[in-house]
Order: sequence, then structure tokens, then C-alpha cells
Amino acid sequence: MEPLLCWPDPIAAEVARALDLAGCQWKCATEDAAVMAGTWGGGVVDATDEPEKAFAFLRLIRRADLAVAPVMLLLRGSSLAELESRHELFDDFCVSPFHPVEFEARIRHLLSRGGMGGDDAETIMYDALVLNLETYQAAIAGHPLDLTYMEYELLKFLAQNPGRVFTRETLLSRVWGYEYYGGARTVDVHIRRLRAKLGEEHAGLISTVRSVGYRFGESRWG
Amino acid sequence: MEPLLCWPDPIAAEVARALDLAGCQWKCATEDAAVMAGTWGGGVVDATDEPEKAFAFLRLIRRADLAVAPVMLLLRGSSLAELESRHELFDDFCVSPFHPVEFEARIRHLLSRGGMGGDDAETIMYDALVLNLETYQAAIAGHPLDLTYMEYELLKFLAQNPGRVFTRETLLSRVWGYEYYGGARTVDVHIRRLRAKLGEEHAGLISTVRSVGYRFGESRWG
DNA sequence: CCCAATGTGAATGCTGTGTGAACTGGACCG
DNA sequence: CGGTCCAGTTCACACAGCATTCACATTGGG
Repeated sequence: MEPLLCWPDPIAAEVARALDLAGCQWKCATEDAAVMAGTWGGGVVDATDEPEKAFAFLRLIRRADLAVAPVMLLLRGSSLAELESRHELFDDFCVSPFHPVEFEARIRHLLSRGGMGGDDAETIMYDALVLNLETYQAAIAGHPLDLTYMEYELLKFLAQNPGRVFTRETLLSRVWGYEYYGGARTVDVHIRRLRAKLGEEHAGLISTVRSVGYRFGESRWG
Repeated sequence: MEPLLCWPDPIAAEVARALDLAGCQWKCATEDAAVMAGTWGGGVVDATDEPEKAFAFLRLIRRADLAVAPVMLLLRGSSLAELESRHELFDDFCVSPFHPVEFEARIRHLLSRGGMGGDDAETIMYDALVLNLETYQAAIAGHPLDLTYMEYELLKFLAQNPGRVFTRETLLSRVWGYEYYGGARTVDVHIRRLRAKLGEEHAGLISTVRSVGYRFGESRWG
């Protein structure tokens, strides 16, 4: 998904933090050239300190040839009256100082509705592997993998912690979700089936750590 | 302009006051009959005290034959997390207890943008499937489908979120609209009837995700 | 009262999953 | 160099659980 266009530069620390928490890509740009050059999935404009400049910026990015949307506006409660007759410049607003949870909820709501909403689906990516958490689908190097439920859960858990080694016992309790009696073979077999479905080319994504367990991806020490 | 549909009845005094100050016409209605009978310029639903009932009401008024829009939702900050995956039920929200000035600004903003950017499209299309939300009709590859009410609602909900997997429980609570005791078979059977009516050729539009639920449409990278 | 729509329980078929056992390959040791 | 042990891999199979299907009960409208 395209990043959100943020203003001013630098944007307030709490805004940056909230955007990060919401899992958004974002980037500050103030000059015309930089704005024109990029492609944007939306905008976040902070009018807390310099409302007039902020509105001018809104007019710029809403111009027909750019039409950045959707746009979130941040402003003080005392400036609310100034919104009248400017409704076409933004899609939602948040009163600052804002509550991070509310801000995140608004961002999500905004992004979930625009045309781009569908694409910010929650995904896990590692190399050529992509896991789409809401559609329960997985793909490697472009084409889809036909994983069973347990295989998917196992791969998801591993891919959420790349580079880390898990013992069979840990995997059993974290993925299968219950304390286990005896069958550590179960993990081996599922790993095997996963590797088979990943294909010879990518089977190496899951590596065996002898007498310890399994690891997804590369070790952080090389 | 048509009045705003308000819920619950009576609506909180401060909401009523704020709507009056904003110069809005409004009217409370809770029962199906009263809601169906009127024509509405939008909605204001207060989920402060009874969030579940409020969401149920939202589901009601967003149904195709009514399509109340735009809708403002009021809710406690502690309920913000529940908005996730319900974004299609409302157009803006306000955290209560709200500041009257902010509320009025939001109402104005919402109403000032009438159409809401085509989000209340009267048709849903996916591949050869077309759902006409106004006339309550469906067609596949040209010729019409004779769907029952529940079949239509189910198909509509699925088609609104293509590619996404829903558990039976989710479907029961989102489509049927109430918590369910026992019969998850109900969903299976309706899916089966839908597939039958879609015809062998298009039955694959609804796919089963074993031990998870059902999905409409295909993966985005499939 | 009839017909259509919807919900429920039971029978069936199939797929995913777990398990034991055989197989492989490397490390260690004499 | 060859034997043995150990851990991981692979294989085949049986069972449990799930989805599907059918047949029937129930509901509600005309």
C-alpha cells in the first residue's frame, strides 16, 4: 500500500508513533515537487500549530491532478469553527491533543472504506512468502499454497518470529495449544509437509537445529 | 431534508440538544416497522450504554432495502476496539462523552458530503455476479437468481468482503444478527443452497476453508 | 390451509491429522 | 575404516473430526 502523506515535516512525535502503531506507512513531504513526485494512499495533516498553512497545504493536495484521499486532519478544539465551508478539504478529523486509541480507530476506519481499503489486509511477509491473515491464504513467489489448517497455523507462528528457534515442545504448546503427551513426531511430520508444499526451492526457509528444534528464516547472526 | 434516524428511544438529552443546535431534523425509532416506514437522511446511533443492541440496530438500518446513510455512531472510548471489522456499519463516530462543538462539527461534515463518495453504491459486483441492493435482486452471468431473503443477505455479506474468511459464528452473528445456540449447521445448509442456485459453473465462488469457515471469491494473488 | 422459507438432527463421505515403524545420514569411538 | 548410536526424515495407515447432504419439523405469510 502507498504511504500516507504527512505534514508538517517533521510531524509531531505522537502522530508518528500512532501511525506506526496502526501499521501505516507514512512519509513527510512539504514541497510541491516532493508531493507531486510521490503516489499517496492518503494524507495526514496536522493543523495544530499553523492552521492557515495547513489549510493551504490541504488545498494543494486536494487539487484535481493529485486528489490525495482519504485525508485526516488534526486540529485544536478551538479551531473547529473554521471547518465550516472547508468540508471538501478532508475526510475525517481528530481533535488534538488526541487519544492514541481514537486516532488509530479513525485511521483504520478511513482506510477501510476508501478504494484502497482492501489492500491493507493484514499480512505477514518474509522473502517470497506472503501470509494473508484474513483470507487464510498463503503464497510463495507469486503462486498460492494450498495449506491445511494446522500447516497454516504452524507456518504463521514460525513466520511471526523469523530467525528464532523453537523446540518441539514450545511449538506444540503454542501452535497446538495444549500440553502434549508423547508425540513429538507430530511436529516433525508437519514440518515435513510444510517443506514439501513450499517446494524444493524454498524448503530451506525452515531449517533444522539439531537437538534443539526448528527455525524459520535466517539466523540473525548469519 | 429528511430527518435523522436516532436510536435509542429516547436518545440522550445532550445528543438531542446538539442535534437541535446543529439545526438538524431528527426522530427516534426503534421498532422495525417504524424504521421501515420512514425515509431517512441519515442516522445517529448511541452505543454508549448497550453496544450490542446498537450494533444490531446498525445492521438493521444498513440493510439493502433501507441503506440509511450517512450514519454517526456514538460510543465509549473503551469500545473503540470493537469497531474493527464493523467499518461498513457507520460513516463516522464520536467518542462519548463528547464535546458538543466536536459533535456538531462532525454532523455538519457528514451531512455536507451527501453521497459519501459512492460507498453506498446500489450494486455489488464480483465477476459475473451482480447484486442490486435497491431492487433486492441478484443475477449471475446475465440471468437472474431467485434467492430467498436469507440467501440474499448471506451472499451480500460475503460479496461485500470478497476474499475474506468468515467463521460460522461470525456469519451467524453478522448476517443472522443474533447470538446463536447450537446450530452451526444452519450456515452450512444455506451455503449449500446458495451454491446450488449459483449453478455448478459458479458454485466455486464460495469456497470452504476447512475448520475455519467460508470465503467468497478468490485470493488477490491467486 | 397451503406453500415457501428456514432451522435441525442424523447419515454419509472425505480429508486432515497423529502415530508407529522403517529409513537416512552424520558424529563419535575403538 | 567400520560399527553403533542418535536425531531427524520419510512413509503408510487408521481414526477423529469436519463438511456435506438429505429428510423432516417448524414457522409464517397469503
